[in-house]
Amino acid sequence: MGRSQAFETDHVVRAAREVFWSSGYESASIPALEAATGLNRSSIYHAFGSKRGLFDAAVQSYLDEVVRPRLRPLVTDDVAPDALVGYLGGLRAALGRAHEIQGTSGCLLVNTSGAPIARDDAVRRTVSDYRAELRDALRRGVVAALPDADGAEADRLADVCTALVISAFTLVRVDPPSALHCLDTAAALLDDARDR
Amino acid sequence: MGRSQAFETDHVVRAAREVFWSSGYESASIPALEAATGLNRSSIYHAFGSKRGLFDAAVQSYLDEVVRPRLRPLVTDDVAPDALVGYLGGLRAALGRAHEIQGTSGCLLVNTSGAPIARDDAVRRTVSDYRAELRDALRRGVVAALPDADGAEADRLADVCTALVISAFTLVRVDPPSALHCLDTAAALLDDARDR
DNA sequence: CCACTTGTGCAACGACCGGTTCAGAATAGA
DNA sequence: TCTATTCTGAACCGGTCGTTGCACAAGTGG
Repeated sequence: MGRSQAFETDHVVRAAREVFWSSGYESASIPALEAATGLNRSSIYHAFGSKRGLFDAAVQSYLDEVVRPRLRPLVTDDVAPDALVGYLGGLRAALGRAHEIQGTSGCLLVNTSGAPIARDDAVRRTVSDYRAELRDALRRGVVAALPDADGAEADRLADVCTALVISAFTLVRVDPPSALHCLDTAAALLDDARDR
Repeated sequence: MGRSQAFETDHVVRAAREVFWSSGYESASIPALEAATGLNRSSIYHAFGSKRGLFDAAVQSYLDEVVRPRLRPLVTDDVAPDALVGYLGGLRAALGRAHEIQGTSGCLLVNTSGAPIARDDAVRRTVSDYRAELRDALRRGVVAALPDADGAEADRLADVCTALVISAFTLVRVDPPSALHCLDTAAALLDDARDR
């Protein structure tokens, strides 16, 4: 019983996500979150407890709706040989688009890692887990692309690809061409390794 | 004639640099800058014109006193073969220390690149130039370490090392072991390339 | 139909910040 | 001494944070 919620929680969280993504946690003002979500101040607090609660929900939504869908082809039971190249290409297109549509560019979590909120242990763990998840997925892609590679070589390639992807996220806001070049480098490395 | 400045500009800028480094531009409050520099609000405005002016001075100081000294061995006339390895080792030690001494960890400019102030064109250019300077220096180190490598190979290694270094800066705040692993990977890549 | 539960809107709170400006005190050299 | 420069303390306006209180609207189960 009782009145039912008038808003779609998912929509609200998505809208808040955009704000956090483009402004960062600290600079995301409550009025901005109100405007983006269409919710009133007190409804936000009622539903999420605090600004931080809304942020946590936004991060989860980012992982579930942005990060993981993109990684899915890399974590299925049998990964296609060209899955990693596909991932890099998709990311390239996304970063290229983000250049035009300014605002939500780069990666919410990479942006967060340099912000003051990254001092919070829970946030640190979230970002660190995200990196691990990314690296594991990329490693699976490497193994699928290079079935003859040994474990150490796959590890190394996965590490390098992860760094290139993270760098691309870091750079896309200040120097988009360099960011894209990072992704191209990753693809080229894969090619080289296949040839050899 | 007239009263003379009672503070050492360099000291003040260094103190402000620490604040911006650990809090980011947006979250560095004027009171915090006052406390760190020992200057009065109005003295800051008198000397630097604005919060932004102080930030710009802090960034210059960061480049001149933190970044470039570390890169110097890589940009001399004849670079030692082990200069790049030395750079990576030095950085490793610095990032390890930064883990204990929390606050100024990572890289001021990498942290800045994900913050709202990175929307400013001048800031974007500064960060982008910094990346280029870093890459050029690393490339010189690669060439010195691998005199037999051709240009394309040096380019590729320089790109990858740059990404690994930037990733290390990004990660050190949230996951120091992974950050150090990035630097180790760069050193290992260099070793591999030498053997081959 | 009505009581009860829950969501919503509006307003306000105290404390802080940004970014700046101003008048006035202090200090140096001519 | 006087003049130029600097330093200091205080104040300004408009804004934000993060939260809470309260009255009202709107559904739900009995």
